[in-house]
Amino acid sequence: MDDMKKVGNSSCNDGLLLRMGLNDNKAGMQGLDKEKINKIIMEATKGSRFYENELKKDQQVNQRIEKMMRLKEKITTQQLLKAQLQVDKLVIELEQSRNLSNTIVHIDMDAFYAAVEMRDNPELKEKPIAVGSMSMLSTSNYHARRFGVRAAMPGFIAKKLCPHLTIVPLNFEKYGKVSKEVREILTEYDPNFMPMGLDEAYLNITEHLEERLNWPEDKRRFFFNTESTREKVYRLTSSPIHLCIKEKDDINMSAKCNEDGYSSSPVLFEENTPLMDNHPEQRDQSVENSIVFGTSAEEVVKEIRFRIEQKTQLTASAGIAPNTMLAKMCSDRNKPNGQYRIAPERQAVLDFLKDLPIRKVPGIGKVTEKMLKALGIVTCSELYQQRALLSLLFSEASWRNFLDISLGLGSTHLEKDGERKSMSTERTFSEINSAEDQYSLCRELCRDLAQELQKEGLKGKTVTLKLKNVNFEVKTRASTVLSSVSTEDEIFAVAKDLLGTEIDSVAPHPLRIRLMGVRVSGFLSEEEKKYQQKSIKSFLKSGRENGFLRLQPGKSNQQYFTKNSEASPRGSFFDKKRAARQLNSENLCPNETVGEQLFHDQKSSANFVKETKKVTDLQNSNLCKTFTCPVCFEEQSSNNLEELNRHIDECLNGTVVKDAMEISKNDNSRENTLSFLLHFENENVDECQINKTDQLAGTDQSASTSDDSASSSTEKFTQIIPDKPHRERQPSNLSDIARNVCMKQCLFTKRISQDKGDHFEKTEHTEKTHSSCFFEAKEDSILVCPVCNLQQKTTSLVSFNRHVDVCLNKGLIQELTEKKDFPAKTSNTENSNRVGGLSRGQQCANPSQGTKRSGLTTSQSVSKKAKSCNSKHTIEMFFK
DNA sequence: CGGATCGAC
DNA sequence: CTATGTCGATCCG
Repeated sequence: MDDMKKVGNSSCNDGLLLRMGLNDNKAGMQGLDKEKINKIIMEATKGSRFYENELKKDQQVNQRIEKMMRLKEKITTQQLLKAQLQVDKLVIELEQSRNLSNTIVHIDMDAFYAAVEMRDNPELKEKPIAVGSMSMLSTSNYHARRFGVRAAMPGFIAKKLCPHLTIVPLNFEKYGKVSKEVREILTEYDPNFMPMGLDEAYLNITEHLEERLNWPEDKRRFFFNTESTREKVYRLTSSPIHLCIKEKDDINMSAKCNEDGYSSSPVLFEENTPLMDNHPEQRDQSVENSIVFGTSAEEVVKEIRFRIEQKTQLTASAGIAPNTMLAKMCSDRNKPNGQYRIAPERQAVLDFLKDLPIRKVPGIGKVTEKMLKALGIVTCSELYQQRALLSLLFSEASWRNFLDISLGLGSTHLEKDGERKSMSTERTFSEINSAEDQYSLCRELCRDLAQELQKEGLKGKTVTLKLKNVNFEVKTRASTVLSSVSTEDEIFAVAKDLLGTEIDSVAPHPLRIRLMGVRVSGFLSEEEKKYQQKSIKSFLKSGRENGFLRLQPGKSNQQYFTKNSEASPRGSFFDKKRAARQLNSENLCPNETVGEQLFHDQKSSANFVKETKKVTDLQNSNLCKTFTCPVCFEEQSSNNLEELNRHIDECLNGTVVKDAMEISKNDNSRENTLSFLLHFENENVDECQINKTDQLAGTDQSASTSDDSASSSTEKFTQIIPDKPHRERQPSNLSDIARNVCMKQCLFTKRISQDKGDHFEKTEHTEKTHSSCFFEAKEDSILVCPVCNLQQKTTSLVSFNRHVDVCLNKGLIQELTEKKDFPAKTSNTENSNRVGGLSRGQQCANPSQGTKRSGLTTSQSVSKKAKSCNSKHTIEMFFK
């Protein structure tokens, strides 16, 4: 979509349009100048709750700026010089990695929704219109824009700016259809093109251009199709306009001169429009009614735009450049109905950027613009000049992004959309303040959301409630549960507690809200889904529906209370929550303290360098290539994950089912776990006692069930202790098994940390939805089984693990998965760290010009790499 | 992990 | 009267 939303800044072309509004002599169509626009907006806005909130937000931004300026004051010349050196090293690397070999196109439909509405209702053609409602506009046509009417503006204010404004309601079905028509064209030029919403798309036409070189003219010939268009074309082609084709700016200007901006496109015609002289049929028609496009990128894009217009009667603007960021900015250059190209040369790129306001850059919004402006940075060249300072003031992700921008680097390939990360629904309404209504609304939202989730077969573990009060203040409250939710009831069970907390928090006043939203995130990844299917469902069908459970070392017993208290009354929810929180914070896990050094080392400054090195080391080592099955303990030749999983599945099928049935036959850990559990049995949430009796509670111990919320925590915990010999029990339900494992693991880690801490390093790893813990033996360790406490003869970790395995009631469900060396959250570096950590940061390989859309931060990319590099013998206890 | 914020369409 | 809805990313605590 056009940059209509970039309101109120110097870059908009109101002035231009105003100067050129020659064609329209109707009264009231002249538009307004910027001053008037601002005045009217201010009058309509001033004093409103909305405005007050805007002021507040503005102040917050100002505070951020002040904070930044204070930080800037403290920077010494020394530091700055050092940073300069570091950054410039990186600049050299980035420069070397510059890739100009791709031809990326950005297509942007002009004022899309408005254009569609005008096309379908000729009465609107000459009028200023906007699409949306009295409370919010999605877009406006170019008439309306001259009055300051823009997207993201409420309709009632637009009406004040432009009393004649016609507001057309949204009709997404229609836009979707048109969008589909356009996409059908685009896909011919790049089957992997990337749509961005209904009206924009990126294409990589590099391959098309190569093929096209060999195409005969006929393949590049297109016909005008409609009667009306043909007339227009005749008119245009016989006018002098199409003769001045070479001066594209003039052409585009004349396009803009046309009030509606939807004239047929004179820019499409080359002065030497080739004709099909020797075509047998309809020769005379061909002369006037067809056009052949050349083989250059410009020609291709003209062809695309021509075809779009012929097919939909709508115009598009386009940008051509060596990467997506530049292409996007190019498409903005000559809109509406124009195109622009940056030649694939370094200098052309830099020239383009030279005086470009940073606000034009995708990703730089109002706030970033203001912050940078405070540093005297307005254009891209200034952005480059201040690179050293920026590296000291902003996060690594930010300043590296700034650097990419100022060098004109961007993604040179179009990445496939990753999997969806969240799904949400929200609604704005006139004030609702009764709790009853709020709950029923909440349920409604959950119902809608559940429906959508089920369409895509998704289940998520985190539910987020969003509230906006009548003062426009937004709050979000999230809760992560241990088993995924997807149904209305499941989601509502979580959301209603969150809502309850908020209602209580303002009691006895009513919660006065104007918006409520519910979001589900934390979906199972594809791999997890596969795992769940293959490894568990296949051989543990006896588990109750949803009886899966996983250990979450980082989670505390809080989970037991909050997550299982869905049906509990409000008051007690609160108490439990508070109690659990304290429990959580005070009951620090001994393992965490043991592993802390290592863990934090990895996380702290300069981690990027270390991790990158580690990754490459691992990649180069042979360790990557061997893999031992955790079930049969045989070395596997393949390190293809799929194959390995298949193998493990087979092994598991053969052995583990049996083992699982024999859980805790000789359970000598019971003694230790009993005292711990008793507290829970009595629901006696006494932190001190728990702390004393089991320091593990906060960490390796965590479980959930999807049992009916009716069953109390007490019941759940009592299940953990087998009250009968296992033989007599029901065919184990998975929850029971896992609880046992849970206990065992507590014991395991506890002893390690208490007695044999030297021999093990425990690394805790959390990657979004996925937690695990694994143990490594240091070389020359004496291995003592943490269960039977006996020293083991072997030094082989594999054998040792086997023993522990047996001790731990044999088997259970273990999976040796790829080792994940790095915690996912590695990126949080303090300012001070950032400055210090810079010392070697720049030596890392530039993670290349990956698509920004991939959304991976540098460190995430690293851990992704690490993930694919399967190495050392580690065991990950991994339960679902 | 949870919460707030930014930015895009 | 009347200031959206949905998503991903990032930063901070």
